[in-house]
Amino acid sequence: MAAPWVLHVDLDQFIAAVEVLRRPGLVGLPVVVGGRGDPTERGVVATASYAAREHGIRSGMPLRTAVKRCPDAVFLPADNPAYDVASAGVMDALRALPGVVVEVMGWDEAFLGVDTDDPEAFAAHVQAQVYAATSLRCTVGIGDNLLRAKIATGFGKPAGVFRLTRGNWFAVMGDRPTRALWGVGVKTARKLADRGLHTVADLAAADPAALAADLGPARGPYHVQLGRGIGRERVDGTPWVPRSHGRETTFQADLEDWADVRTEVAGLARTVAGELAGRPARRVGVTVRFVPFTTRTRSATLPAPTLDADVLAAAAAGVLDRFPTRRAVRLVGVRAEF
DNA sequence: TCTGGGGTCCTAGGACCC
DNA sequence: TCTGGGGTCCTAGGACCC
Repeated sequence: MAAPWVLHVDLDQFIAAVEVLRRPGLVGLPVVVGGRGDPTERGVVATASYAAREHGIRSGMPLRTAVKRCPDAVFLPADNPAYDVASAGVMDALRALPGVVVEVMGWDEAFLGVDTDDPEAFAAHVQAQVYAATSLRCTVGIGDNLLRAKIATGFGKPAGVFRLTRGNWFAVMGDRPTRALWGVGVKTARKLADRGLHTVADLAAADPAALAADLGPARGPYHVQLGRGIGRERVDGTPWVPRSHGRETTFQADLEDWADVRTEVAGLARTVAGELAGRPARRVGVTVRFVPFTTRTRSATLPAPTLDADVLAAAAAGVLDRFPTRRAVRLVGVRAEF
């Protein structure tokens, strides 16, 4: 009788791989995708090819830093519609697999729920089918829950397969820093370290009630579970219902004049209104990033849910008026909540 | 290293009501 | 006059992820 497994499928250097597919001359070269493709502009790296990573280029790094590390890299603008198409091809290939439940996690990753006696063989089949359909390589993590499958993927990169279960959790993860866990970022890792909790094994042995005082009533105990490798076991294939939709813009030159900030917010609100896709906005939020990098948000519940661009723009303008400062601005954003 | 853009969920305090 | 406890909504911010 086949056992239930969770597989985490993660495309290798997805965005760079999509770009290389349509420009075969770039195979093996350092390729950096991000922003408008101009490394003298404000922008960050979305994905770097493995050749670019050898020069120390990483996702999230400013393009201006990336070009210093590798002046010869090929810089390309992000082409989101192309990645949407490529991603849809991958997800279709996954859904075509027999007997699987697919939970999409983003452009380049998904969880699969499958009953099988040989998860490694199934993983190899997944890789072959994805490659046949899209010419893209992926890594597959195998786990007895989503958390372990997700973390397993990191050990299988690139193009490999790795299995992580309750059986080998502490052997593989116990001595690693808490930061290695999916859901522990720099801030939380620092807080945990302040409590003397440095490794995954430390966290697993911590007192949930004590951590609740530090991290919050839900987060504290949840993080102890993370340390133990415990997480959701059932892959959920129900279609995702978006909670919000927004747009934001970083300006190449800071906006000094508040009238320009107003104009930009109104324009973004209209753009967002045009992308509501029939889901009325119940709340609207405005983000302002002041120079040098201080970010503030304000939001308001609308008198009535709306799809109307004029109404949303007026509401966003009203929210913007509540910002107390009028310093130079480097980014504004507008978000609608449903 | 002068730090994008798209999201999600949690937390905490205050308002307000019963 | 002084005072309770619970529930829910709103809002700002924090943290994290891809």
